[in-house]
Formats: sequence, structure tokens, C-alpha cells
Amino acid sequence: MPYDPANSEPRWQQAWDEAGTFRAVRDERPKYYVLEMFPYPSGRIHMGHVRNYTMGDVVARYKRAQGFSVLHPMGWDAFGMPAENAAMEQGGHPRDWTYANIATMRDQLKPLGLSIDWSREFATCDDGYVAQQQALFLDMLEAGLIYRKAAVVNWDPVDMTVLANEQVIDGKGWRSNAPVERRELTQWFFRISDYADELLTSLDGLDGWPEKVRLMQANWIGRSRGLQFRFDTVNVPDVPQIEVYTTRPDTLLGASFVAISPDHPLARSLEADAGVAAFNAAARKLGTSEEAVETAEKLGLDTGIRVRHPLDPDWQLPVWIANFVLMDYGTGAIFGSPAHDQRDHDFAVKYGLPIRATFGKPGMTKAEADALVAAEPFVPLKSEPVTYVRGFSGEADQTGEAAVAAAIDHAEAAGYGEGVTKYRLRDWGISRQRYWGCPIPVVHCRKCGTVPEAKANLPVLLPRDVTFDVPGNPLDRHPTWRQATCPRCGGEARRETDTMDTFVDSSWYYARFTAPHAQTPTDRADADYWMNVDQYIGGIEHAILHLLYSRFFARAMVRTGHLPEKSAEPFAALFTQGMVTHEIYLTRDDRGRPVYHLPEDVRDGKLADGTPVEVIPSAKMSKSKKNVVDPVNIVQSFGADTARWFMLSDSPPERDVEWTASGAEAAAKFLARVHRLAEETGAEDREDADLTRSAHRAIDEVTRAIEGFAFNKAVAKLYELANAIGRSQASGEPRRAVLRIAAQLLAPMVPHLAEDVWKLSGGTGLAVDAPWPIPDPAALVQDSVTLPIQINGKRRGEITVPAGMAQAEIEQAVLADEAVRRHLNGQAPRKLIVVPGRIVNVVA
RNA sequence: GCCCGAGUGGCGGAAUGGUAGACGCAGCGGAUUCAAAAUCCGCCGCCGCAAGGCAUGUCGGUUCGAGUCCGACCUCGGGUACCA
Repeated sequence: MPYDPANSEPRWQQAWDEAGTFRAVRDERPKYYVLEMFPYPSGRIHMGHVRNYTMGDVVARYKRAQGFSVLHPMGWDAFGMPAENAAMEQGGHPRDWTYANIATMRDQLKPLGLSIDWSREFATCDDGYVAQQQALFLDMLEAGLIYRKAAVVNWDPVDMTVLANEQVIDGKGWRSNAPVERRELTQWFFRISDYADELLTSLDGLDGWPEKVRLMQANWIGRSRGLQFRFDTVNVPDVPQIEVYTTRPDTLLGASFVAISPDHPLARSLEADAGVAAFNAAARKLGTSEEAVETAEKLGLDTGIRVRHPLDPDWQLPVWIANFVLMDYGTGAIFGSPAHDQRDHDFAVKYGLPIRATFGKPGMTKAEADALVAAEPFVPLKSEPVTYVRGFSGEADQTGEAAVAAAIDHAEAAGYGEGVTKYRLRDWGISRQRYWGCPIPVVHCRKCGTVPEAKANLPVLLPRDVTFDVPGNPLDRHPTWRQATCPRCGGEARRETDTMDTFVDSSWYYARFTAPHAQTPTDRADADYWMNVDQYIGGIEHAILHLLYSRFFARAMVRTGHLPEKSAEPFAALFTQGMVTHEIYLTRDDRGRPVYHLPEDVRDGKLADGTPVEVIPSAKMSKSKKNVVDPVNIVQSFGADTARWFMLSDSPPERDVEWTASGAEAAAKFLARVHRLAEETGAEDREDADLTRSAHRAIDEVTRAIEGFAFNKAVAKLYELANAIGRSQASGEPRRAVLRIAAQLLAPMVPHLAEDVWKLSGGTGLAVDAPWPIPDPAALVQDSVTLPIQINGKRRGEITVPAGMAQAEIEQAVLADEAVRRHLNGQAPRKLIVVPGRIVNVVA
């Protein structure tokens, strides 16, 4: 019987199903919790999903074979904007669209044969999940973790609606094309910044996380030590002082201007002036994203106001409004030190402000330092020693770090400022003026003010009868939904119409999976047993926001009693996988615009009519570029195992992988070859010690590759094992014994084929239940080693010696080597380096 | 702009500071076949007849020895707080 995945894959899936193989149960085994970031139900699964879930499945099946009780769940990150956009574009209801997508994607996912406990599946828009998330919200509110304050949003003045940053394109609304304004709204916030220091210092303990993610989070939290002080204004009685925060107080004598945010109270108070009003209005049209603000042209406006320098009351500095100073950071005001900051330097040059060096390279005079910074700022590392030419505290020769500390000491002693620690991390605004999200369970009572909904009244569910034919929040204009009863006084109240940021939904789903049907957010016994997630797998794009919010949320859940102490860090290990890419094929129309073509319409770089196509390699798959490969087609034509095998081959998991038709065919060919090998084992029993040794080396190497998340290397080792089996003369039971090892090693990656091979080679029961093999140590020892010989660092020969040969003996053998004698030409070597078991280098 | 990554044959990639190119794809040659597909075997970084030389994005440094460590730069990708 040839390899026939279309027939065998569903059969094995049914066998696992009937045996309840993947149901996660609490028992006496040690537990292992594998979680892949759950998908947004966008419509269809794509190759990125296949790759992500296959990787998780390898880990889950491998750990299961090692005797762990494995929890490997799946769910849906189901609230979010695309459902509302679909309703606006095609009509229909976001709820129907979402659940239909979930049904489609579940049907597409199941044939992949993932070892998922489907009984735990949920969507974040399910009434049960909404109910428990609202209960969590109320507990967090009571614990003082939530508050309201004013914050700015992108406002589309034509559509009269709030826009997400991605809906703002070049400062304009994506539908209306109207210039976006910043508008202040009162919004709900989580006090994540209360945990800034803990979230930062705890990163050190996350050994199972990639260093790059910890670094990104640390930079995001951005702890800084600096000086907070005040400039006294000159003749502005309403605003006697401007509060400033700086991380470089050592450059205070190099200050040449003060810059305030267009949203600074002083800037606002000056808007009676038409010039200021126009400048501020233009600045507010940049939208709210940091990227837009920071990449926009740096512009300033001199207010005419002057402030006194704190170290010299006779020295006055101009106050400018600058479009790059954000009200959200620090105090919304800075002083510019052009000599030692690129942005300030650009600003000073543009507006003709003075550039005075505070320090120069070691030993420089004041004149030399000023010359140094005239054209370019001098910005050395803070740890480098420099010479202060306009210092006022500490030594003249010191590092920036020492100078900053000395400047803070000076300010505190003299009483004009104080050293403070600040964080870049801001509180988490969760209010969304949108329909398709979890309602915030609060009412506004005329008498009692803002009152939390009573837990007995949960869940607060979204009304079904809404339409999306006009922009804006349907909850706001619903005829009855907003009418509520105040839980405190029983009087008339108005329901909160903001819904929660969808990052809230994904900040605790991992905890909910431990008890998805509980009538409380979590079940204590289940959480105690299953938490924490032992291996979390997902895209690097979530390195900061999702993972930081989840780390905060876990702490909030510990504080409100929903998770045990040990769960403050919910993800013990994290792996970030790369994207699946595909070439883009395009031709040009008569006006030079690109016309994209589907991969199946392109053969040998040409269309069917012979037109050659341009090829863009390694591009992120996107529908509009027509370079999407649908996993369903791949599974139908080659089988799930081929899709899985290819997604694990070649590229290391953390890097992008390019989908190619030839790669998929190669994967299919290999799997068919393995199947053939299992069918042709021969009747007569014949041993092959070399093959057995190869099999045990493969156990060792594949095990280590899986442990190290190097699935591409595990694949390479399995190719080698298959090649060894193909070459070997072993037959009968000895050959089948090796094939059973191969089946076990293949099982986490291509589980269906592994079952075929297991059965063909005489395995008992299911391969999925076979314990992970352990290599025979005797098969792993090497009795001789080949050492390359370098002469002056260049490889000139090699020598094979018994393993463990004494160094002196190796040296003798090397000196006797012909190539060495030829190069040494009778001279004694200057140096002879023997790295045991590795290499020999002769320095002539 | 700022933060974080990545860059190695025609292609995907391998390589605790120690033989650069494991394994696979493509290509080339052969076997099998009436023929083809499939399968099996062999070759395969570049230049060179060879000896040898050149090669891990670019330039410089540390080292007996650098793809790996350090510095500067280039290109591409992720994030940038309301995409998920």
C-alpha cells in the first residue's frame, strides 16, 4: 500500500479522538502547559498559523511522550475592529461574521492533526468569557487598579468617530480623508505604571525568554534617573514656573532654550494669539502615534516668554512650543541642550539658537569643545570619560554618569531641584468607543456618580440589534441599552458605552484555559495544577504590548485572588517564531502600475501566455499582493504531515520561512520514501551494528534539537537517519527495530505518518502512546577523532588519533605530519596549540 | 526619529571563538525504462589546467585562530502604546 495521507490521516485522528488521547487531565504525572498565541478569527487560517501551531504541537507531543500530563488548548481572540469593518462594508453583524469565521477556521485546523484538547475551546466574545472578564474588572476596580482620566484620541471630524492609529494615514482619516484632530475624552485606565519597577526587575528572572524580548520590554518600561526642577518665568504671573524633567542635568549650563508641548497648559493659555493657536492646531493634526510625532518635521514657535536659568538668574532662556514634545512624557516640557543631543542640535540650527558645549573630548578646552559641537552634536556614551568645560558640579574630568549624579546632588543641596526616578511606561488606557468588545461593567448615576455594576447583574452583554450603516459607536445611539438601574441607589443610571481594549481579552486567556467552564474567572485547584504556561509560542510582533499587559494582568489576578502567587510571571518560557513568506509575482499595466498574479498562474517565471513576471522574494503573505498559499489546498493535495514537515524544515523557527512549491513537493517525497522504507523490511533477520548506532545517535540529536527549538536540525537528522536506513543491509526485526525508533522520533512532527510506520514495523498500540526513546550510551562513544591541522590559522591537513590521546603524543604526531614538515621547513614551530578533540594550530 | 532583530553557495540553511557550507531544494552526469514519470547512485561555493588564491552585507579592530567577539556603517524586517 503506497503512502496515502488522504486516507490514513483522518483514520489516525479518529483513533486519537476515540482514545481521548489529548484530553488534559489532572493526575499524578507532572504537568506541562504548552500554549500558542490564539488566533484572531479573520476568516481563514494561513500558513503562519500552521507553522505556529505545528511548533507547539511538536513540543506538546514530545512532552507527552516524555510522560507529562500535557495541557494544549485552543481558542479565539474574537473581539476587534475587523468584525465591525466587515459589518460596515458587507452588512451583517460582527457577531455572525466572527462565529462563522471561527467555524470555518476550526474546520481548517482540525485536519492538521494537532494534539489539542478541543473540549477547552472558547472565544473571547462568548458570553461566559465576557462575564468572567467583567468580574475581573470589578475586582480590579475594587483593588484600586483602575481609574478614569482624560486622554487624547484621534478624532475624525467628518465621520465624527474615534480612529485607531492604523486608520490614520498621513494624518488623515482612512475613510473620510479628513485631517485628524486630537481630542480629549475621559477614559478608563489600568494602573500598570504602579508595577513599572516590578515588571522591569522581574525580567531578570525570565530565563526562558529570549534576551531580545527582555531588552525590548526593559527599554519600553524605560526607567530613568534624572533631575526635576523649575524655571521661573519672567513677567508671566499666571504661570510663574515651568516644571522640567531631564536625564542630563549635567548639561544645564549648555541649555539654550526651553521647549514645551503644544498641549502644555502654558501653550494652551497662549492660544488667544492667532499664531500660537495655528501652530498648536497644526501640531495636533499629527495624530496620537509616537511614530507620527517623532518622524514629522521638527517645528517650533517662539512664545516670546523668557525664563531664568536656575544657576544664573540674570541668564534668560526663550520658551518655544515644539511639536515633538509630548505632554504624556515627563512634565511636557524640556530644556534643549543642542551640543549633546541630535534633535536639539537640529532644532537650534534651524532656529538660530546658541550651541554651547558642556563637555568635550578628554583634555579639550572650552573653545575646542565649542568647535567640536558646532556642526554635529557630541553624544558619547554616558560611561565614557569626558572633560567638562561648562561644569558646575563634580570633577572637570568625569563620566556622564558621574556628572549626572553630581548635578542632582548639587540641585538638591542648593534646593532648586530634586533627583527623581521616572518611567517611560504609561498607564494602560483600555476605553474604546466601539461596539465589538467587552462592555465595561459600570453605570453612571446622576446621584451616585460612576458606580460599578453589581456582580449579580453580570454579564453586561452587548445588544444584538445594532447597525453599522452610520459611523460612530452603535452603543451610544442604541435606544434602550444605555438605560440602567444604579446598583447603589436603585435610581436611573446610564450604562458606560466604552468597551474594553481587546488586549484585555488576551491578557488572561491563558489562565482561563485551566478551567474554561468555571463560574468564576479561574478555579483555584486547576490554576494551582496547570499554571504557569511552561512554553508559550507566538510572533515577535507581540514582544512588548501583549506580553507586558499579560505580565501585569497576572499580577493583578494574583492580587485579586484569581491566581496563585507563583503566577505573577505567567509564562515560564517564550519562543518567538518568524513569519511565513512567499514570492510576489507581478507584471505592469500600460501605466506602470503593478498587477499581481497568483503563484499557481506562474510557471518558470512566466505567465501562461509567456509574459515574464517580476519576482519579489520573501514577502509577507498578503491577499492584496496575491502571494497567499492556502493551507487547505496544501493539506488536500499533499496531506497535513507534508504541510507540517515543510513548516519545520529548512528555516530555523525564529526566522522567517519562505513557502516554495518545490519545498512542499520535496517534503511530500520524503514522507513517501519513509513510508516505503517501512513497507520493505525483508523477512530474514540481519543485524547492522552501524545502523543501530546511527539510530541511537539520531535519538540523541533529535532530542537535543527539539529541546533547543531547532526543529530544522531535527528534520536534518531524520533525513540522515532515513538515508542510513536506505543504505543499510539490515533486514527483518533488526531493521524494524530501527524503523520503530524512526517512527517515535518522527511522531511529534508528522504524527500520522509516524503511526503508519509504527504499525508497519510491528509497534504495539499507538505510536502516540509510546514513551520517548532513550539512546544507548554505548552507541554514542567515539573511539577515534579526526583533528584538522592548521598552519598559521590555515587548514593544511588532518590527523586521525584515538580518542583521549595524550596531548604530548598528539603534538609528536602533528610534527611528524608531512604537510607540517613541509611548511616548517626544518624550523621548530614558534607555538603549537592543541585544542583537545577539536583542532591543532601550528604557528610557524 | 527611537528601541529590538536579521544579513553565509543559484536557493532555504549548518557551524560550544577551532575543518565554513551538515541536511534539503535547484542544477549536472549515470542506472532503471520501448519511452516517460517515479525511484536509485554520483557530482555540485567562486576563480584557476594546476599549485594555489578568494569567499559568511561593507570597512576597521581583538585573537595562534573570527560567520561567531568589539567599533563604525549599509540593507531588510518587527515594535512604536486604538491592527491583532
